[in-house]
Amino acid sequence: MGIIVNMTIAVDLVLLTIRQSRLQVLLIRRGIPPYEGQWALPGGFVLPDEDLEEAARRELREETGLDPAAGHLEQLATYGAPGRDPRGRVVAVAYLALLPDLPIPVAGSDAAGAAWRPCDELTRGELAFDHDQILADGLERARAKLEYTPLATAFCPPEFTIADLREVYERVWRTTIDPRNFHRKVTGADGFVEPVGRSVARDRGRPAQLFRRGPARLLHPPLLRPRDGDQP
Amino acid sequence: MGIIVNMTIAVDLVLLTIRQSRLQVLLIRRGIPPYEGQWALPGGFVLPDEDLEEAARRELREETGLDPAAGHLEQLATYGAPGRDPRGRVVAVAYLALLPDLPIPVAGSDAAGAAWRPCDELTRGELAFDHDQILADGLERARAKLEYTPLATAFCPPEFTIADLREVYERVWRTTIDPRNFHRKVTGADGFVEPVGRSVARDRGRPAQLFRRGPARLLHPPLLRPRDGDQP
DNA sequence: CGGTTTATCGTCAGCATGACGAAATAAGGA
DNA sequence: TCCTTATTTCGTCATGCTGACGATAAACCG
Repeated sequence: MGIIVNMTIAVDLVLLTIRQSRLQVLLIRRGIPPYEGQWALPGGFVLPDEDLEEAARRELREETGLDPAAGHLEQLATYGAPGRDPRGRVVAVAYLALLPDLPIPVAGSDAAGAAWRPCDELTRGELAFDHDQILADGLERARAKLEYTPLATAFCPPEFTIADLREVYERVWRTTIDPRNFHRKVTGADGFVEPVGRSVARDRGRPAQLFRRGPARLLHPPLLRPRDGDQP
Repeated sequence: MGIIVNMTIAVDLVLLTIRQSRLQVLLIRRGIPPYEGQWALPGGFVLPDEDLEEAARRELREETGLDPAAGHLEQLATYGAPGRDPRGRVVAVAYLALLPDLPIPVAGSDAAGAAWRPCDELTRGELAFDHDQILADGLERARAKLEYTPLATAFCPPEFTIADLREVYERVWRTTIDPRNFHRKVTGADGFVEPVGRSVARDRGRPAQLFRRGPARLLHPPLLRPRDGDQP
């Protein structure tokens, strides 16, 4: 009953963005053992007087040079299986960030290298530690949150078109969405997006209206992703 | 960069059940400082070779004598603000459990006393540590999960009536639900409940069919709780 | 200018929802 | 026994949301 054990606390980050029309995750190549040379999620240890989210924001800045205010950051889950880190008992609090595709000075300080990798190109077992599982949990969280929150706008710059937003949904959900129905639902949902008033011309086609994110924190009604197979 | 700090890891439990037609949470009265004499969520420290969920299940057994298999247990969130525990840096991984109203031998081993308390009778600031916030987060998680998962059945015994299930929704959501529409939705949702084939007579009224939980893990379509006020 | 591409608006049938009527089936009391 | 009450369960109906898809608008390219 009186046993009190000290463990090491780390934060690991699942940083997602849409780049080149694909959902990508920021990975670093480990420069030191264990798992030297393998890809891993960025992360680091929590400082003595640091809150957990504060540590996550600091790591985000250190790894990407990006202000977390630009996107969205939330706690994902905590992983503490006894054998998950060969160096000892390390409990990792994972955070999930959804970021716009900004020119990020990706240059890991203590990492051999950092790179955006398309999520669907990663094979199971490719990541260090239990980071495969953490990434899978982060992806599922992101897919679910796009249904009933307006967080898809976190992937977009401050001003965006409905087509930009639709691409976010299509890439994260790995589906195609009817542009007309999507336009109707997004502009009809209270507080999801607000028209800026200006338009912007793209490569081809009719120019699109610009929008910014609205004040809503919950989508009503939600945008439900298509479910294919159901219960067995 | 090389600073590695050891911290203490605890699990805290938000144990919810429906008793006497009210949503109640299991609390313990602290027998030792800090917060001596105040109510707190049950919890304890993680053992050296123990997984986090394993620790949560062990604490659940120790505090309630209940087999966690009867209900539902899931990780809620992790709380690690530097000042949250006056004894030092303690990071708490909170778990949420939804339990049926069983005759529980509530007798905390190391606690001065344990009791089920109606959630709506607790005033802010009544709980020790940051347990007010943890409880609030647990309640919100439970309310949200009832919408799009069949987890309401975790509050029920293995065989239950549609009215039993409806009371779960009404107590957790603090609303009233039309019995006819609820019956239609629940029996219409794929894999939510399965008829047992028998009926049971209650105090008054027509006897009700018995059901058991179905194989579905997600509700389609979801049961959306009524939203009153929207965006400010 | 016609062809292509994309944005935006409409239409329509189908499904889910909320509000509510009504029948079925029990217990309890006059 | 018969009536009242309570509760379950089935139906009805108007409304709103959804998916499928037609049609128009507004840019570009040659």
